[in-house]
Amino acid sequence: MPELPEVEAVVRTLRPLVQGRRIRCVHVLHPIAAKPQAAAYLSRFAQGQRIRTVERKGKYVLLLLDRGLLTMHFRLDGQLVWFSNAKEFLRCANRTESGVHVDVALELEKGVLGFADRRHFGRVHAWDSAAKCPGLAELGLDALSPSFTPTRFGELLYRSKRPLKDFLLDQSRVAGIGNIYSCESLWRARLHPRRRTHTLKPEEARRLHKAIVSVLRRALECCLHQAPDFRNPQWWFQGLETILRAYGREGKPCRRCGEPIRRIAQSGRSTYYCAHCQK
DNA sequence: CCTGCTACCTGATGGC
DNA sequence: TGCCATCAGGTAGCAG
Repeated sequence: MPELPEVEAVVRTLRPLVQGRRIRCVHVLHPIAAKPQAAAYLSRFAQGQRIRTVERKGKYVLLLLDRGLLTMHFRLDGQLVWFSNAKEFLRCANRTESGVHVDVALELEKGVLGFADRRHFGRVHAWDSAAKCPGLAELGLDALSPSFTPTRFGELLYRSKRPLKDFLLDQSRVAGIGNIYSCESLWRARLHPRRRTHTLKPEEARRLHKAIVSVLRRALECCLHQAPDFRNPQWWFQGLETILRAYGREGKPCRRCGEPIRRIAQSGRSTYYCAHCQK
C-alpha cells in the first residue's frame, strides 16, 4: 500500500509513541516476516535495546537503537498496530475468532508495537548499521529530501534511457515513488509514461521534478489530515482517491482535457495516463 | 554494468 | 451460489 507520503505519515505518528522507549522483548509470531533473517536473531538483537529515534528513507521505516537498527518495509499491504499493554496484545493478536493479525511485535515498556501483513510480503530486519541493509544502502535520492534537486534529477534522467515510468519506480535512482505517484507525477508533468528519460528537454525534466515534489507533498498533507490510528487494525488513509488525477481512473475523463484515461501495462504493472495531454 | 521478467503471498472483486 | 481469473500502492533474485 504505502509509498513515501504514507510511510512519512506513519513515521511522524510513530515517533512520539516509541522514541526513547526500551524494547522489553520481541515476539515473532510469523517468522516469514523476518526472512531471510532468523526470528531468534531479530529477537536477541533488539531485546533490551532502547529506540533512540525513528526515521524514514524511501519507503523504509528505521528504528535506530542504541546499537544498530531495525528496518521495517511494508511492501504492498503491511501496516502497524498498537496495543496499550502486553495483556491486550496477548488477548487480541492472532486469535482465530476476530483476531488481529500480527507478524512481529515489539513489547515496549509502555505499549506494544505490532507489524502486520497478512500477505507476508512486508519485512522486519535487524542490522548492525544502515550500510549492512542492501535495499536501504542502494536507495537513491529521497524524493522529499533537500538533495533531490532539479539539477541532480536531470543528471540521472540524462544517464538513463528507460521509459519514464520504469525509471521513476527504480528506488536506486529516486527513492520513495511507487506505482500511484509515478502515474500522478507524469500526468501532472504532461509527459508520456513511455517517453525515454534521455529524450527529455531540460524544461521537461524540470517540470517532472516539480511535479514529483508537488504530488508527494500534496499526498503527505492528505495523509496527515487525519492522523494514522494504529489502535484500529482496520485503519487506513482516507480520501487519497480524491487527489488522484490519473491512477485508477481508466475510462474516466481526464481532469484537464476530458479525454478518457487509458490503462496500459509497463513492466507487468498498470500505468494510467492521458494519451491526449501527456506527450 | 544495465534491464526485464518472475516469484513471493493472500484477499477482494467481477464475470460466467 | 460457487468457481475461476484477474488484480493489488513492492522488491529480491536471476538470466541475458
